[in-house]
Amino acid sequence: MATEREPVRRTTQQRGLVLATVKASGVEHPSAEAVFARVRDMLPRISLGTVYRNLQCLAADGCISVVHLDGGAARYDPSAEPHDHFVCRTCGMIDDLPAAGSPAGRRAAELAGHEVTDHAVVLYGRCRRCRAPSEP
Amino acid sequence: MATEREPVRRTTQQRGLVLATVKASGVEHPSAEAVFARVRDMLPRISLGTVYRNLQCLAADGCISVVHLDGGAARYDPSAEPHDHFVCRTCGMIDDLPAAGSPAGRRAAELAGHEVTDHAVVLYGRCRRCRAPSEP
DNA sequence: CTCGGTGCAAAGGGTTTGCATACAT
DNA sequence: ATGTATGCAAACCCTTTGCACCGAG
Repeated sequence: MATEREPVRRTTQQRGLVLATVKASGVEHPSAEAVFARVRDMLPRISLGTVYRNLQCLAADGCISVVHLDGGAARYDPSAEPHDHFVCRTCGMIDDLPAAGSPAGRRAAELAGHEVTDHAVVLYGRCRRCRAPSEP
Repeated sequence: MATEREPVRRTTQQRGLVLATVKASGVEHPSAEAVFARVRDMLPRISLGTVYRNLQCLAADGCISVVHLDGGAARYDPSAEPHDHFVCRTCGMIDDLPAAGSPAGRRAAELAGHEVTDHAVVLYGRCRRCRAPSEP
């Protein structure tokens, strides 16, 4: 069978701004809506659908990464490197963790005969700031 | 302030069947829809909303656990013990892993001053069965 | 008798998609 | 000229919620 050629990417103003916005977001991990709001300040006619489409293809191209936390909205991360996250149960803050990898879990899966290609690790708890105010 | 009393749980046929269905599901990790379909065979008038409500309170009561994978539907797990999961990128099969815990990630978070109360680890790859057919 | 649970249906949040048009190549 | 990307709006999936009735305690 002929190899399916995937569509050639065009560099549009919209895609550039979406990428730049995520890249500039630091540790904030904005949702699609947040990216939309920010991009719209510079390009008032952009649509939410376009933001979603661009976030999706930027992630597929390995320019950014997507973080899914529980059931909520997806969050976008400027770093494409696999790494872990810490989520504060109190304020929702998402911190990046240096790739911890969970070698133990990976090994267990490999012993079961599975091939582990990647992983997502999310730790939950209370962040430093939320810990300070009260309670021991 | 007066301590808020939470509602007394009543044992209904619906809740019993939802619990029994999840408990009987083994390693399958059914979605709410799947539980609904199965329970409806025994109780044709049950509604999907009731299934969701019961899954939610059973999880809150620590009788079962919920697994969120990427953006899709939540999956329900008969085991309330914290443990990890392996998800096959090919067939979607979800395997339970003996709690691997990811001590490295946890330590990194704690070094940053966060208090880790729990975590979710999902490994992705191809399961043993999907690995067999072709490709090296 | 109480008040938590149910069925139903409608609404909700997040994301995707069909279509005609715009524009990068 | 070609066909990808866009804007718009409708559709989609999963889940929650309002309401009147039912039934466990």
